[in-house]
Amino acid sequence: MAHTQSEENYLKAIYSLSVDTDTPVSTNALAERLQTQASSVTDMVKKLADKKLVAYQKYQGVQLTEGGLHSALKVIRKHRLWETFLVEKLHFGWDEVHDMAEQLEHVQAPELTERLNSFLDFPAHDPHGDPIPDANGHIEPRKAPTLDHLKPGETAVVVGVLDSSTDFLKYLNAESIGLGTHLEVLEIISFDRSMRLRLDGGQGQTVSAAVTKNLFVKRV
Amino acid sequence: MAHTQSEENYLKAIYSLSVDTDTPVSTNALAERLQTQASSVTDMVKKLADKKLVAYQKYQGVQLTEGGLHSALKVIRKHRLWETFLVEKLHFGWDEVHDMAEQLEHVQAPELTERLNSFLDFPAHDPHGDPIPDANGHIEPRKAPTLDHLKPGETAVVVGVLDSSTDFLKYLNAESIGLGTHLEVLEIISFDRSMRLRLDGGQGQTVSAAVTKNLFVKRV
DNA sequence: ATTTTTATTTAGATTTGCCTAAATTTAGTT
DNA sequence: AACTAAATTTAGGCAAATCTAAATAAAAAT
Repeated sequence: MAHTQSEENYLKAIYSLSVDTDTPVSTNALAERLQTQASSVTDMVKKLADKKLVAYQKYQGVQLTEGGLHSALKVIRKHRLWETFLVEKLHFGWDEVHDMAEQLEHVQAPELTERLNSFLDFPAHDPHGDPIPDANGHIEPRKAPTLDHLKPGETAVVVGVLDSSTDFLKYLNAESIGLGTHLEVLEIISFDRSMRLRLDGGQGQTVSAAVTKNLFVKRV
Repeated sequence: MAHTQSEENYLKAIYSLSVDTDTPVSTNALAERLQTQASSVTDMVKKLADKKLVAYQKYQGVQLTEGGLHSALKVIRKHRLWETFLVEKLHFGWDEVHDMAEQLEHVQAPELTERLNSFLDFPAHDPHGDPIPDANGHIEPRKAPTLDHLKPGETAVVVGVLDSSTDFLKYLNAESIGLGTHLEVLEIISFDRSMRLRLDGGQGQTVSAAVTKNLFVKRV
């Protein structure tokens, strides 16, 4: 029933690479994500297939089974709860918590997870706006659009980030953009799809399309 | 500089088996403590010796070097801080936290340890009364006597347990004995060194010598 | 001072997770 | 349709941490 840390990392990676598209994940995509060799991926994927955690056909990529999905969501739940703990209780920045949560998520103690959840007051989202699966592995689908879908004149609040790499988060910190930041779309530059924004009622500033495509917003 | 979880477990075990006596730890004692085979211990001990974490002479047992001691105390610090977190913040019982802390102690993130320490208000002792080493690996030597050193008529407060096995802690729970419990020695039965005690001003009750030898107390 | 028992080490295997290099399959291109 | 390029798998190996069984050293007992 319990999986190794490595198995858990593969399950998580397969989940995040397929959650949007629902198509099989390629060996190379997994290797790239996990910073390992394709041959290592093949080995592990076979092992996961033996355990019925993934459906795997040679050369055809890999998909989570129901059991594998459930296991992946349990790890993701722990990861996001720990991130919430680190930010809310220990006052780390949202750009500092990923690697620590990556370790903490592998702790095997279901009661700990539930107590942590209660200690944190049953958070629905982690510090990056990602939904936290419940104890049964149910996860709220994300319905918020990304900023690039807004039109000039629309106003919205930042509710999440698609890319939660340290680099992007640090950039957002520097631009004073975070969850809850209020913004108004002033103009879209058609040449490169960059956007001029007014943030929290302040001065206008421009962000690239790479930014607008990675910010989830809620229209207000 | 960083060690594997297995290495850390060996260092901790060597520490706890030698802290009182300051004599070399035998291969069999380590095997017994770590629930493994003596041959596995020999292998690992050689590896630790190569890394200069222990002094090892074939057939002569093993002792921590200065570096090994420092590493061991860093792990013990984390273990005891996490136990404190689990009891103080998540309201686990002192008999429930060992296995969870055993996992959490291996998380590598010095800043996390320090933030946790601050979040917990810089505790000096863990939930079993064990002193928590500081960030430099300095640990306050335990000076409290065990209960079996008291004479009839003396009164004291429980400040720690020598044996912190789940079984012993559960027994103490059942007898309503915990850190801070006030007691008076009514009588020592010379036959088996068991003791009749008055606890927190209540009725008298008897505890065996196995108990009195495993409770640290402070005379009041 | 031998002998026996116990403790410890060595030798050889196993499992997990990874690697490199070579082979094979699929996909893309002429 | 054949061929090249890219992706994937296989084959063989390695390091960590463990094991069992056999050999050796130390300690205890006669």
